[in-house]
Amino acid sequence: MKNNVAFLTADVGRLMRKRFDMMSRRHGATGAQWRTLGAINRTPGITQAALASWLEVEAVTAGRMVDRLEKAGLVERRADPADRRAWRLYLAPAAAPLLVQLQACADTLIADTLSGVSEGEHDLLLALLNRLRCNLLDEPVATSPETENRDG
Amino acid sequence: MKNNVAFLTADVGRLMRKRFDMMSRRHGATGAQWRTLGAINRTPGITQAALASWLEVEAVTAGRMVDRLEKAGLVERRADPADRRAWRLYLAPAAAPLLVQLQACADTLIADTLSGVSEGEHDLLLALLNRLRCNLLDEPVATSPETENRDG
DNA sequence: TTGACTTAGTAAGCACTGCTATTAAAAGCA
DNA sequence: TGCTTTTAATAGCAGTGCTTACTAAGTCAA
Repeated sequence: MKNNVAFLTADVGRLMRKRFDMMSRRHGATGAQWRTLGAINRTPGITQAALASWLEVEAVTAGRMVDRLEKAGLVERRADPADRRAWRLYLAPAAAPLLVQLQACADTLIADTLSGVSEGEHDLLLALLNRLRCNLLDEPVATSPETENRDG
Repeated sequence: MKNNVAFLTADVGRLMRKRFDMMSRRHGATGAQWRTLGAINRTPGITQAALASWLEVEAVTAGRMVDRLEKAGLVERRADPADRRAWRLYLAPAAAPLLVQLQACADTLIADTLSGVSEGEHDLLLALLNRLRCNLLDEPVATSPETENRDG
């Protein structure tokens, strides 16, 4: 019952989220928020639709995440001069130091989680999870886990 | 950014949940509900606290899940004769056929997700995820992925 | 017996995610 | 130009999960 890949991935994902949120709470941000900030940091001026695509969530989800981040003063929405439907997203100044702190939380979390797992096992785990992810997205499997070619 | 174990497990877990819910919607149940029904089916008369422990979620989460399942006519709460604080949980008759249908959904989902993954890789993946789960729960690593010794 | 502690469960509120439906605007086509 | 389709974003509703705070009840020691 417990040992199928669906329950195990859901469990590990949930437990990592819980632990990250516990660690990062004093910084006032969650794991999903960190990930969103990272995506905007990576591509300043990204639209919500492209952000949703990069995060692989629905547009509604991305939009509401931006709502919360904007309310927290971490993200700015600026009108797109060429498309009056769209927003362009930029990090607010307060986001930069936060990103550094959250990265430290993430490093600690991942180290704790991977305790007792060899480097080879870690690589294999990432490769397998990446293949599952591609299967679920109906995408061709990326050639290596390091591949990062989805610019929204 | 995308290829760390935290994001990948969260993604795979979320995508599996989404796909399961899509498949099982016509049966009127979700993945988490199926898991809960399975736990009650496995241990009829379980209390909510034990259920939460077995599902490895908080008592609040388990309680609200039982709320929904009771409202849907799938689970019965019966008073515990020995402890007036506690409820004993039992499956309602309507749950039995549902469990069969949801198992079929899960089988399809897992087969789709593991497409292109060998049996050996699958076993390794389960073992690694199980180790990560134990790390996150601060538990000793179970001796094998088949271990199932948590009876709440 | 009484008081302190623990345990079972609920209530309120928030974060994240999804679905469906809707609005506004861009894009494509005749 | 005008019509249809597509796209960007939002609104409302619901499921899952957590924290904090609370009530009720069981347990255990003085």
